[in-house]
Amino acid sequence: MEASKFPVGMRVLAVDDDRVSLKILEKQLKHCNYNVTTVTDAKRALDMLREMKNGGQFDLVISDVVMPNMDGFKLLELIGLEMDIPVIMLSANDETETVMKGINHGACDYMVKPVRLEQLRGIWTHVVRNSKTDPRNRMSGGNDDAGQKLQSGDGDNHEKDGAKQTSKSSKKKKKNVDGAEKEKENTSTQKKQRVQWPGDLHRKFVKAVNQIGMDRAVPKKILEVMNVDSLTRENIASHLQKYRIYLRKVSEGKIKYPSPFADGPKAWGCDWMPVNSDTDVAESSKHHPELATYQSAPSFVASPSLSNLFARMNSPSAFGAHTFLPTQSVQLMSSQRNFGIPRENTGQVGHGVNLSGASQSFPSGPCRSSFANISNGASKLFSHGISGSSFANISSDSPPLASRMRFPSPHSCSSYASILRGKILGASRGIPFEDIADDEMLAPSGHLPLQSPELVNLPSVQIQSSSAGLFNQIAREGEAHQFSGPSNSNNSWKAAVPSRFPDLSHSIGISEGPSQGNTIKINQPSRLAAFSGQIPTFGNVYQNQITGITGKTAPALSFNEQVAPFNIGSNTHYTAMPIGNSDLGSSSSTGAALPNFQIDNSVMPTQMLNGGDASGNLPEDGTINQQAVDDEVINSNEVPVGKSEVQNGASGDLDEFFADWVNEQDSVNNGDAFIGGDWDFGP
DNA sequence: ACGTTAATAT
DNA sequence: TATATTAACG
Repeated sequence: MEASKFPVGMRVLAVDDDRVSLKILEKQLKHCNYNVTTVTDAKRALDMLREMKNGGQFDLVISDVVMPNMDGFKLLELIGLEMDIPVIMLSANDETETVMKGINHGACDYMVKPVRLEQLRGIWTHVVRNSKTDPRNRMSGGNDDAGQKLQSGDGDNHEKDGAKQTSKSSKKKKKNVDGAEKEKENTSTQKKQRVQWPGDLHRKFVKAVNQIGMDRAVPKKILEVMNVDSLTRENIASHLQKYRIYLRKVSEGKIKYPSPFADGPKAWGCDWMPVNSDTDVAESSKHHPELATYQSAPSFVASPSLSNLFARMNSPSAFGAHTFLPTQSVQLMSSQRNFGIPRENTGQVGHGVNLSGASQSFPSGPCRSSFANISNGASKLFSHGISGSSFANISSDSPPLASRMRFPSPHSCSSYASILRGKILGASRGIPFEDIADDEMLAPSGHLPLQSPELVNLPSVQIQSSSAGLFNQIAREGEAHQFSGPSNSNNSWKAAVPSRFPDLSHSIGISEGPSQGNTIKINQPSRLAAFSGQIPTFGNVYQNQITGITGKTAPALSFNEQVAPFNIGSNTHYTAMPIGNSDLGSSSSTGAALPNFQIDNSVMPTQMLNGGDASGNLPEDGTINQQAVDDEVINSNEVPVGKSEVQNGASGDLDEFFADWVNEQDSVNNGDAFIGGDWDFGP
């Protein structure tokens, strides 16, 4: 294609499974003096586009919507994702909804069959319009465009557009009189790949910056030190810019502390530690031999994996994106209201690692290397609750590094577990984590089931509404007190608990609160909950433990929570980018397979027990022998599920699940709780 | 050419 | 909104 004759010879890829339509389209396009290539299969089309990506072989794609294998929308989506080629959708369907779908998916035009020649004459404007060098791209919003394009084929406008284009962009033109064509191709068919900065890459970056010294760290130098050839100086510069802003925010106190929840999966690599001193470990492991692992496996103590767990659970892709899905039950009984909530005078915190009898500390804050090269002032933010420094490479007048930190009160660290729980529950209702404010985690009625009742053929969840407020309070308070203390007993959180949370002093399982709900324990009253014992299992120990969490009978009360399936998958596959601290994490890498802690909803429907068919539908009449269900579970997994008591050794809250899970990993992986590499929630 | 910052895009 | 890319400037 010669630039001077544009749009003559513009290369168009026409996609339609109907050969006749395609032939007609081809003729029409050729009549417009375009250079036409035809394909009948969208996948083939995509392949061609990918092949040609670098050469910039096509200027525009016209695709039919209805096609076997891959429909036009999917093709459109993939093209939009990978390259920067304008796509025109073509369909016999002229319903506004379909048209809008096309436009919303990024089609630059939508043509209804049969297409008239005049319509095709103007399509070249999309190529011009699409050019990034075109200044108009920045001047006009996309909305009016869409409306305008719905009725395409208006020659006058296009003439004007073309004229404008040539008169503008003076600087570029001057530089590129001859190279104009090449540049145009590049911009129209080749999207610059966006560089991701997953945790390990970022840490590599930080490491490099530290090595060089923050004040002398400039992009080029960092690039050298990092020695990652896929990165450009510009990428580094960009990241450096972001990093500086981040550090500045921290030093100004605008970011209180790095939290996987606050920062999401892309957090700056923050790790969490379960113990604070060797003495504590030694002492506590007398009572809890399982904790010896923590002594001998410092890689766990500062393992990235646990924080990954938290961080990744925050990923919308892990949870939030899945709405209309079959549900399984999550039943909270009254004891579970003690999620991570310290109870007065027991010295026990509801975390999985229970160091009873010893002075305790729990994972609740950033450990070393969470920050690098941070300014002195920032450390003051952390003067509470951390004995050492959380900062690597901190400047001279800062306290020395400590690999462990101390939390003054054994009661100071409930927040993550409780928040995590709340978010899991919320997210499994289809609400992405980030959309769940901590104080509305278990909102009683605001956004109840997203699923339609028809789709919900599994037990529902029942949470005593009166406890929702308590959850909320705790979440809020827990977060606020994350780093509180040490302080005197009068104003410590511990001291504040009784008045704040009067319920907390109650014992597990005892009726409490305003209603008698807790004392009435029946299986779900709803017809939707006819199969209360029915918990899908997958022959997987983790899954069994999850059922321990989820399979309890709840007090019958006034509202239901329906929760999407929560499947802890096996280690067959994982998609992951390490987020953990590479220094600590990789040192223990053995190359062994990692557990894949994965939310895999797709497995659910086919794996249902007894009475579910392959698509997950339960029988219409809906009575299932509970004993049979139990037996089946017992037979296949040797684990009873679906009963109202504690199951499978996991006593039923998430913390204990985590702890058990860790222990399981210990034995599986030869004493190394978390091996290097990574794991992830999917899909 | 490089570093930086601001604007812009995703 | 967050984060990446690109333009622009010293």
